[in-house]
Amino acid sequence: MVWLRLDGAQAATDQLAQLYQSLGEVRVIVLADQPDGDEALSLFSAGVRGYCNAHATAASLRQIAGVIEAGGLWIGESLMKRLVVSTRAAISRLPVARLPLGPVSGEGSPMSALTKREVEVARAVASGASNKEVARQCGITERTVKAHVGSVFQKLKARDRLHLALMLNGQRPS
Amino acid sequence: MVWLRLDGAQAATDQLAQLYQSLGEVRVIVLADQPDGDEALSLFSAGVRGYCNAHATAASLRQIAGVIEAGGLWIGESLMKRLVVSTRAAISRLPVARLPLGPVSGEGSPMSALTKREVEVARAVASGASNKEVARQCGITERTVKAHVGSVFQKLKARDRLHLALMLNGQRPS
DNA sequence: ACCGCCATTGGACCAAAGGACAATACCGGG
DNA sequence: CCCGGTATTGTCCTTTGGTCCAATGGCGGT
Repeated sequence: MVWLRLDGAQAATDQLAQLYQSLGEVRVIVLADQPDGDEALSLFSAGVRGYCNAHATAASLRQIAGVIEAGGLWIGESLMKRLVVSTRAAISRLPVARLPLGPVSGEGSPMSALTKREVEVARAVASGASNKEVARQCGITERTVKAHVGSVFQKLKARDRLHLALMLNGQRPS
Repeated sequence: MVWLRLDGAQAATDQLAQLYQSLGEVRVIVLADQPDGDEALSLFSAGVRGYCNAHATAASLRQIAGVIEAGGLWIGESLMKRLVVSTRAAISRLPVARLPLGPVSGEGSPMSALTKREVEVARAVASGASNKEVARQCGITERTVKAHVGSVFQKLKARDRLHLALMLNGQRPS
């Protein structure tokens, strides 16, 4: 694991090339002050293994380090979306099987199934959109967005949009 | 990759044991409707490879699948914190070196360094705490929390607490 | 036809979040 | 000693976020 600081005056990719030359086999994770999709892309094609916000939590960094240690890449959610096209192939190559186990009796819980609209709204909110923005991109009133959001909160037992975001991103609010 | 539905009436661990018996070499990721740390722990000791919210984004799930494919575990931020004690050893075993590269000239950017207090507040906020809660757990006024939060927003160019959360968790808001 | 679920929207209302402008106090360095 | 950065708190005000009660229209199943 290497910690270094890029010289702002020189192209990052050049410095990386230089680094790879002098050190040979290294795995680089770039921590950016102001993450940018395009920068990330060029860095990845320059051989970088991970790219995330410079202010990420220690826990996040450990997690990232773990992933890269295991031979993976860490690209973050948004960039992930931009890369889906090129990676979908690799992902869909995974063998998938479905095993219904038991009569799906359990169910029990408080019926947490979200409707299509609710899922749509929930995802938007979880990615940082305001009610107004969600309203615009869904072509509905902000009032209606609130209705859906509220219903999502109930079903998922989230107390506010931030907790919802944490949940939908594979984490759990404290 | 296996998709199945646990029978609510039977202990999850029992069903897992059964599953492992019938399928042998499988990697299980549990998607919980209401994630719970203790449940997660018992599931992990039962051999589960991943544990996250059942409503996680498709992108998140792909990411998780990737990590597990690479031989890793996916435990999520909060549980991670609970496990730090037991995993710290493994993590600190990673070789670490520091290479100052260049005269740290760049710097340039708009001075993004957060103060200790700001980091403390930012982390709390990013984990889902309200201003009031942060105030309580820091022993300061809610007003002061707002001051710090505001300053963090400026330095990190986050437009609101949700975006801040997304940033601090290794992602990037859309 | 009636019922339940979904999507939609309205209005009112209250709490939380953020921004604007400003003040006080501590601390370390030139 | 004065200056700058940090920490703290204040008030005022605007914008968002969330909840409650209520209503309308569509759709599929009994």
